[in-house]
Amino acid sequence: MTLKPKKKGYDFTEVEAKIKRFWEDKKIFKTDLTKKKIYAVDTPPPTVSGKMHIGHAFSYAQQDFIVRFQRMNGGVYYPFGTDDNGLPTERLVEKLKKVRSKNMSRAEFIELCLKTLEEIRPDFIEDWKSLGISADYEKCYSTIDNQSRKLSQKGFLDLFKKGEIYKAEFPTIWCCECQTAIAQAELEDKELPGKFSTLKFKIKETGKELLIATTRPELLPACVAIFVHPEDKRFKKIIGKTAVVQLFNQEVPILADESADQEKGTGVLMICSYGDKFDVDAINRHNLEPKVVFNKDGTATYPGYEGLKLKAARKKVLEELDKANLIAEQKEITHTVNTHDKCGTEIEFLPTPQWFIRIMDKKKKLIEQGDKINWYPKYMHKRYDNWVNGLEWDWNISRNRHFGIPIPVWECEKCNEIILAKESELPIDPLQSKKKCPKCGEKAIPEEMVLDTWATSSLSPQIAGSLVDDKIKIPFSLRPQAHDIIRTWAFYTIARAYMQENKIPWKDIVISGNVSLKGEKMSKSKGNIIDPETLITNYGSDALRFWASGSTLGSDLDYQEKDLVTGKKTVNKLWNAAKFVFMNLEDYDGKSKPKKLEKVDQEFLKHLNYNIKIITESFEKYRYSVAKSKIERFFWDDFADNYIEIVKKRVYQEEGDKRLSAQYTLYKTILALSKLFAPIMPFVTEEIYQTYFINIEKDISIHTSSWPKLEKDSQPSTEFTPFCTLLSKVRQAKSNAQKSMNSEIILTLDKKNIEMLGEMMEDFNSVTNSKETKEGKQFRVDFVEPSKE
RNA sequence: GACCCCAUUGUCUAGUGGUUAGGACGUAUCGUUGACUUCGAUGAGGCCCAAGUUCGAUUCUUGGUGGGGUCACCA
Repeated sequence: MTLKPKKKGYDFTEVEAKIKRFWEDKKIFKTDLTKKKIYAVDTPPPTVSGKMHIGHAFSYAQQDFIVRFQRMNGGVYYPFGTDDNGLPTERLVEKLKKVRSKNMSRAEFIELCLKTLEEIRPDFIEDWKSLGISADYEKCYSTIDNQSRKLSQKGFLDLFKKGEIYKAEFPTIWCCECQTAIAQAELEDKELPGKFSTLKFKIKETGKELLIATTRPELLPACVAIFVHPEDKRFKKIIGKTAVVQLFNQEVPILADESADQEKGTGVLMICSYGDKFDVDAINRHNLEPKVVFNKDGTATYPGYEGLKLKAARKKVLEELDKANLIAEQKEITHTVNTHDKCGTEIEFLPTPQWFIRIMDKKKKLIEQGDKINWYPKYMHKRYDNWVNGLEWDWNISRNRHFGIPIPVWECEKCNEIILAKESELPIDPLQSKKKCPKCGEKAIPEEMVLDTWATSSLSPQIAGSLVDDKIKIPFSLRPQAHDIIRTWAFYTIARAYMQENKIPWKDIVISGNVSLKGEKMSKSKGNIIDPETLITNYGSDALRFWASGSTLGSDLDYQEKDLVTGKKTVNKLWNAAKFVFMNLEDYDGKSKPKKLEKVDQEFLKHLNYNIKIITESFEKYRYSVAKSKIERFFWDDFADNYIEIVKKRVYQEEGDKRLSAQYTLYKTILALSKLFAPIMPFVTEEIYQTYFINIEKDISIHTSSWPKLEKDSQPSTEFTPFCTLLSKVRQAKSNAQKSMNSEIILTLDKKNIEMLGEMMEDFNSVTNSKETKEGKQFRVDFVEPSKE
């Protein structure tokens, strides 16, 4: 018994590790701003926490296809950043360092964050490097580092000076759990069960009963008015009278207001401070005196209920109402409520002093700015417009939290003058620095609030540009991002660029989709998470990227393991094809051209050229999935299964120009193919380049080499496809006869086909192993009987 | 309730005003040729429904149905 020698195939684990090191050692992706055309990318900064997830892998791979393509067509600026000034970072650092941010000064905690980030970032970024994300990791920012704090604070001061930022106290969206104000964009719908109770009120003047339905009975003591519709016949006569909130013995006016819907509930609406944003509006319109009955932490302040949380108060109020026989009707319902997207807590409206950026007066301009940007896919533009049109509040940028970028102002204790930090002081923490009022000389109180994290990440292009001394300015070429943050990151970035520089932040925006599993969104709570690291270990980064390249722009992709298998096979096939080609090019110098190209070779090169054209156009339009499928088909079908088979024997057996013609074509094609595949499968293509091309081609890496050039004549080949169609007819005949593809035949072709083959007849006979080709009316394959035993 | 997206074989998907509607996995039948069994050949199998525009619709329009998303309502 002989042992089968184990064939050494393509070892992606070994190769990818080696190539990754090569790129780092040789600084292949180092920013080079001397190039004429620089394609600048406003890279999304991920939050440094835990590991890269599959959604990251998916969207960063897609960006990287674009970047690598652009790099081969000019120059790129592809920095990297991390977003670290929000709650997730605060929690992570608290956990890792076993501290409480609130027990430290803000400056100290930021210092600790920076130190901690320094420690964990290299490990975190490693996932991105392993995926082959070709960013310049030396051009790296964190949204909490000095430079970001400086730019963020400077942006604040600039807008303040322009009068676009104001501080005001009025009811704003508040999260009692996080104890901070939040922005409209941070709201999330949630279906929650609730009790829908119809309560008995009394009309003071007549003593009659008045029924009002509510889901928020705990706000009864905050009731400041009752609304009925002016046209409502049932209630016309009580307008102007007084209603009594019986449980709390409180009298409120009954007013006519069109916002009361006659159809809803009992047709009578109670206005509380504050149940929802309509209450806010109603109280303002009627100049009512609000009665706030809850603290910032969501505990009640009214007698008998002090210290009770909202929900407990609601329960107790209902019990008391029941005891007093004041509930007319009650049913269990499910209703949608607004919650805070970070913690899922139902939001409240509380009057607190907050900082706002004026955006409500700029809706039209912001829509116009959006129109100046190219959205890919186009329909994502609509989502932006819808969001802007639906805005109802100015952008609240202050957060009542400890960790974050400080708002760089002080307020005079006496005259309320706002004192701004000087630009030379930035970044600054007002809590660490004493100021006096320049007007009255009194002590100034530092602002304690911090900026919302979006107030900083909305400056990501400017921050990224500052890493190269502002040599790259907005508009950047591209913003790649996911669709769930159009209303935040995309919108805020457009708004800031407009307000601060009257520019658009980028020319193009490319929106990526999500990864789903069996049609469901992946999430930790569902436990259907796929870990990209495992995939890289089992299939390789090239395979993972190959999978990511298969989705249409903007649409979600359902994860299927088989796609990774296909990717892995493609990588292997490409490697083997290159190996095979070069086995036959040992005596070829990479330059020599035959005096005359064989017709098949000529047509095949034409076919290649046409494919390059289509593929290039697809990449330019960010249609990488189209590009991928074209490259794949060209490689697998046209090149591997057809062309190589066609010229095999010519290369083995012929000499001189006939052989040289095939060698020339093979070399040109495999080089072009490697380059075409390079954006999508950067590791195997680099390995091929370093193994076979490095001594002939002059570039140090395939990724810094130039994209395949187009011939002037880029028409599709009219002959190659018919050739292949005929070839497949012969194969079909062989298959039907259950013969091997190598079996000898005698071919009968009609006149048209014989003419079509023309000069290519010899190659056609070679690939079909036809001894003789006759002309006849009908296509026919006869087998030269093999002397089978 | 409003708006947006989607509907293609058993599964995941590409694409198109005229195509034998492409691929992957699965499946059936063969084969193995001096790169590759992570291989090759061949076959079976598909455009949600209805109306309209058109010489011609899977593709465009409208409506329906079903799925996904966003916003709003939430007395």
